[in-house]
Amino acid sequence: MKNKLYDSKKIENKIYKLWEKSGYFNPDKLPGKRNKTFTIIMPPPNANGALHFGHALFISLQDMMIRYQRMRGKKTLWLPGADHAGFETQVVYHKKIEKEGRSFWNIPREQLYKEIKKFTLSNKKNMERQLKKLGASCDWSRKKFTLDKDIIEKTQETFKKLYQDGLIYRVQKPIHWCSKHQTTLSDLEIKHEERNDKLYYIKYRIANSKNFIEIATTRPETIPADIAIAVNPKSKWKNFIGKKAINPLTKEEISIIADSSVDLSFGTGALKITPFHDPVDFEIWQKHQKEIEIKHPYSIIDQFGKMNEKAGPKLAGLKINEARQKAIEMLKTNLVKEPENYKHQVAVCYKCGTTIEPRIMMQWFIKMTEKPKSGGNSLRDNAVKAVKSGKIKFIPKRFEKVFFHWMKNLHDWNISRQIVWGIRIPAYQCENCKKWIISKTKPLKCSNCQKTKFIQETDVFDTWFSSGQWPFLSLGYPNKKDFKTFYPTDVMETGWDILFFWVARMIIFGIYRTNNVPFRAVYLHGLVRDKNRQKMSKSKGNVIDPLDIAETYGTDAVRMSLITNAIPGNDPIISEDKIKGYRNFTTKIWNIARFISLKYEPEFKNIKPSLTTKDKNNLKQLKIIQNKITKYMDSYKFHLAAQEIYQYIWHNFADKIIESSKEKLNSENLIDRATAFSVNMKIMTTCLKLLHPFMPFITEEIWQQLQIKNKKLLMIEDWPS
RNA sequence: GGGCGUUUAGCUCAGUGGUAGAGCGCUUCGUUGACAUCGAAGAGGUCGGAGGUUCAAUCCCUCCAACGCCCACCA
Repeated sequence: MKNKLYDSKKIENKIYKLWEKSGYFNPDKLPGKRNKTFTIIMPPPNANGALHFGHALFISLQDMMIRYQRMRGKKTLWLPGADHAGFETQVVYHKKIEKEGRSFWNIPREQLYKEIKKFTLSNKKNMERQLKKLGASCDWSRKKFTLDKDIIEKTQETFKKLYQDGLIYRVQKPIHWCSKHQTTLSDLEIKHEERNDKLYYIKYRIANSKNFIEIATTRPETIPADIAIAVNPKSKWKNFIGKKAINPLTKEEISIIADSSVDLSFGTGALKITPFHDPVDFEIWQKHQKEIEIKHPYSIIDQFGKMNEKAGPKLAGLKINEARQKAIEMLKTNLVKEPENYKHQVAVCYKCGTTIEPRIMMQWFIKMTEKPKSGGNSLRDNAVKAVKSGKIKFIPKRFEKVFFHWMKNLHDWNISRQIVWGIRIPAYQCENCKKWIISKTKPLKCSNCQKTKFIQETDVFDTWFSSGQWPFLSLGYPNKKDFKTFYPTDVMETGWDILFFWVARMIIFGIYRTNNVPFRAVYLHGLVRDKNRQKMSKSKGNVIDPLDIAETYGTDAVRMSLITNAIPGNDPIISEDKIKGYRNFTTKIWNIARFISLKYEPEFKNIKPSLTTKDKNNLKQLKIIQNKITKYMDSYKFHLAAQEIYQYIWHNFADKIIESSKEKLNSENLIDRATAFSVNMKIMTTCLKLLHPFMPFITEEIWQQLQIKNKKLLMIEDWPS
C-alpha cells in the first residue's frame, strides 16, 4: 500500500484469480463444517449480446448475498448459466443478417440454426469473461446452458408429462402473429400501443329488402371475410335477427344473429363477424355455428400481412393499410357518415413493434387452469397456493398482489414458435391417420394405424417453457446429488419486468415437476435508469457500459453504487457522478489502511493494549453498527446495509475515530501507541469483513496485505458477530 | 376498463409513530501533516393538498390532485 491511490486495474484480475484458485466458489470445497446451504440460481443472461447495467445490477446483488452467506458459514452455491433465449436471439440475429444484406428467409433451417448457435456460443464465452470481471463468485464448474443435452431432454420430458396429464393440446385458435418475424407469440410477448384510427360506419343491405343494418368497424378491409352480423337482441336491429344481410364487398348473403355480448353503447349495437381476423368474432362464431349459413370462415390476410386472393381481385396483394383505403373507396355508397376519430389500443410485437395480426392457427397450448389427469390442482392454483401460504415470499411484498392479479386472469399458454432457434417440440404426426405421438425421436410405427411414415413437428418451444424449469433442471433433477442438496433454492433474484415471463412459470413448473417450490424468496430489483430517469437504450444514446466504467473507476465502485441505489422493486438510478463518488470511497478505504499500517511498530507485538473508556465506547459502537448491518442483510435491506457501512467507515471511523487517535499514535508512550493502533486495527478488520460482500476486490486486497495471524482469504472469513 | 406505484433540501433519492437524512451541487476556510479522488464549518425542507385515528403523524386510515407503470379480446 505504498501508493496513495488504489489501482483497481492492476489488482482486480489478480484477486479474482486468487479466489478462483482457492476453489471456494465451489460449495464442496469450502472449508469447515457447513450444515446449512444457501443457493441462488443465477438468472441465465441471454447469450445474444454484451452485458449491460441490468446484468451488473443482478450480479452485484447476488454476489453480495452469496458472499455474505458464505461468510456466515453456509454451504453456498451460486450456479451460473446462459440462456439461448430463442425468439430474442433470433430477432437479434435476424437484424444482423439484414444488415449484412442477406435474405433471412432464404437460409435453410439447418444452416440458420448452425449460424445462430455459433453466434450464441461466442457471446456466451464473452459473457462469462464479463461476469468474472464483475467479481461473480459463482461456481463455474457447475455452469449450465439451456441447450445442454440433459436440459433439452428434461424439457421435452416435461412436455410429455404435461401431455399425458391432458394439460397439452393442439388446436386451431386465435393467436398473435408477428408478420415481421413470422411466428406466433404468447399473450405476454405483445404490448399495447395507443393508435388514432378511424371508426367507419357501414351499412349492409338486408336481403330482399330496402332496409339496411349498420355496423361500426375499424377494419373495413376485412369485410370480404365477414360471415355474419351479430346484433344485441335489445338493439334497434332486433327485427332483423334471423334474416340475411348482403356483404357489401362480396355480395354474399350472411346471417344476422343475436348475441348479448355486443355492446349496445358502442358503435351501432351491431357487429360484423370476421372469425379469422378477430378473436372476439371467432368466439361468437364458435357459439353460433349452427345459425350461420357460411360454414367455413376463411382468412383473407396472409402471413406477411398482405391481402390474399380471397380478398377479391381489387384488394389482393395490397398491404393491410392500403387495402383499408381501397376498401373504403369501394364502399363509398355504403358509408353511413363520416368516420369518427377513434383512439384505441392496438397489439404490437414487443420486440419489433409490428402490429400483431390476429390469426387462426394450429398451435400447442398448455392448460393453465384445469386439473391434471394424474390428480391435484391446476398449474395455476398450485402456484397461487404456494405464494398465499407463504412458502414463497416476495420482496417487496406488494408484488404478491401483482402476481395474484395476473394469475387470476391467466389464459392458456401458446408455447409453439415458428422459429428455428430453440428446443424442438418433441412431436411426430402420422402421415396416414394424423395422430400425434409425443417422442424425442422418430417413432417406429404409429400406435394407432401401424403405419411408419411421420412428419416431425417443426415448431420450437417458447423459450420461457425451458427457462421456467431452470432451477430444478440446472441442479440435475431428479437424481443428481446437487438437486437433493440445494433444492429448493433460497432466493430468486431477478427483475420485476420478468415476473410473469419467468418467475411465475418457474413456480408453476417447479411445483409441477418436483412437488416443491423452486425457491423460498423472490427478490425483485428494478430497471437501471440514468440520472434523468430514462431507461438506458442505444437509440437514446444514454447507455453506460458497466465494464467500461468499471475499468475507469473500479468494479467495487460500480457494485457499491448499484447496491446502495437498489431498493427492492424500485428502479435504481445510476450516473457516472455516483460511481465516481464510490471510487472516492475506495480511495478513502485504501488510505485508511495505508495510514493504519504506517503506524505499525514491531514492538507492538509484546504490548498488552490498555483500552480507555473512549476506546471501549468506540468498540461498543462498532458492535452496534455490525449488528445493525447484519439485521439489514437478513431482512433484504441491502441498500441500507451498504449505506450504513459506508457512513460508518467514512464519517465515523475515518473522520472521528482515526482523527482522534492521531494524538496517541504520536505519543511518547509505547503502550498508548500500541493501544491506539490495536483499536484502529480491530475496527478496520471488522469493517473490511462487513464491506467485503459489497466491495470484494479492494477489501480482499487490503486483507492480503495486512499482518494477521492464521490469515485466510477474506471471502471465507467469519462474518463479525 | 381493472390494478399498482410515486409525490421529502436546488438536483437524484433514502428513512422513521415522538419536533427530518445521504450523495451531488452551493458558501466560507484549510494542503511539507493517511487521503485535495481530502478535511473543517455552514446555508437550505410548514416531508403534494384536505380531513381523520393518536398524548404525538412525514410515517397509519379516508378523500383529492399531479405524474409514472403494469394488466386487459369492446368492434
